[in-house]
Amino acid sequence: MTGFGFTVRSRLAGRQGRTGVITTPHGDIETPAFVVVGTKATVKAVLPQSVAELGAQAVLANAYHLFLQPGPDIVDEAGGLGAFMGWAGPTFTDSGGFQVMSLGVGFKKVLAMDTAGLADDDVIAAGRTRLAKVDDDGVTFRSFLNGDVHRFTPEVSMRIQHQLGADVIFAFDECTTLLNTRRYQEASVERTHAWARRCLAAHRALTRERSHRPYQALFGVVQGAQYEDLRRQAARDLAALDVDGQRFDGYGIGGALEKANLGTIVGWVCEELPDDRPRHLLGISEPEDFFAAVEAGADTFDCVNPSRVARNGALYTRDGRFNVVTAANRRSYEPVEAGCDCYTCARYTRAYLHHLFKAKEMLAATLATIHNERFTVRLVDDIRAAIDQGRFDEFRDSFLGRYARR
RNA sequence: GGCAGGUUGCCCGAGUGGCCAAAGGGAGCGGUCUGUAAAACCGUCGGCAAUGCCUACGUAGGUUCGAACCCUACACCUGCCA
Repeated sequence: MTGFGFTVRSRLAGRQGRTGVITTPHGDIETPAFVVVGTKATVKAVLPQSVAELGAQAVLANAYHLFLQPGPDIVDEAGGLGAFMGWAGPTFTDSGGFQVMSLGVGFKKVLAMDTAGLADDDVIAAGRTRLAKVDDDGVTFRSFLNGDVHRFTPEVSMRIQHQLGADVIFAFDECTTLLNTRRYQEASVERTHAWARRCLAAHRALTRERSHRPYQALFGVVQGAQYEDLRRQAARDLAALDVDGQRFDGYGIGGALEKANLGTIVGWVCEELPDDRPRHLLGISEPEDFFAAVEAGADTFDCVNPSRVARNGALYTRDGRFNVVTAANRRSYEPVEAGCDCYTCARYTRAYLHHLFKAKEMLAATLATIHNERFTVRLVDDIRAAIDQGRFDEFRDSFLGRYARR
């Protein structure tokens, strides 16, 4: 009895999309679902109670960030991530694999969702301080907090994530970018696969060692950038991976995704992955991306975008995204989004949010984040309902038609 | 009343003869953000018929080829002494 499982409820005719339920020791997740990001064991600016009220089914934190601060031992002693942060529902942790890129070669637009300007790997890091350096055995990080040097390997990431105690944890992978060369992507996929095997082995041992703790599901991460052969091979290899009977409970799809081909890429991967395990698309949340990815077989998502953008004054509505900080909203005495059922829209006007942002009041971030997360969670909830009711295409067309109109 | 310092663009604040429509901040205006190094970052920021012209560094006048910068007077502000 693992306490973790996944069952498919309904399917999208002729395609790989489906709805279902993920079962975890801390509750169920109806899929497709958007998992709200709380990197440092907090959804920035928002109370856990509000996160629950806006409909979030799960929260995702980050192993690297929590390793640096406050340290996994403290989270462990506190009873695990959920107990520590006051979140009763399911939790996820990312492995630190994204930081291999964001603290290494990463720079603005590195996830660039188009292939324009493919560069050489050496060019990518030019002019930027690298805080992470990859080799075949692991990654050497320099802390952005105090400069301390830390070493992450698949085994280290697994141990940290076990101490953090999230219900779903991810294999330590190397996140690459569209700017890496094909040759680099090939080597990286191989490396990520070798790490996946080590993660499974470490996870197996840790699961036994810590059998008194709730079961943690391990997801392997499929890389391969924009290349069909690499993505399919990576997915196939992870699906087949078995270390002494230990297999992945689910799969993550990560790394460089061309926006225009996002659905296609997710489709390649999902065709190769086992149908009976959940698939999590890492770091994606734009409306058009949800539709494309769900249709192609993705079950869960997480993304910093709704909250980050909210803190910077941009709000999502069915009619597109807009910046409340703009002068046009100064006297706009209407809700952020007419008809929205979130806490913010039920009580406040655009003019008030505009004022809070202009005055640099903390409440601005709180109210804006609540709205954007609600918008995002509800959109995926609506997609799920549409699939269950057999009207996915209709819903997609009407939603995107209106969203992109402005 | 005496002595000293000060007055710069919406605000604060550099600049003490030409490279100054004037550093830097802030405000304003616009934009960006996809497994969070982000309550961050980028652009713009006197006017116009605009490879130039006009207006502008308290006010008025002067020196100079040339002044925000030097001189004179006046106005106001600040500190110290009476």
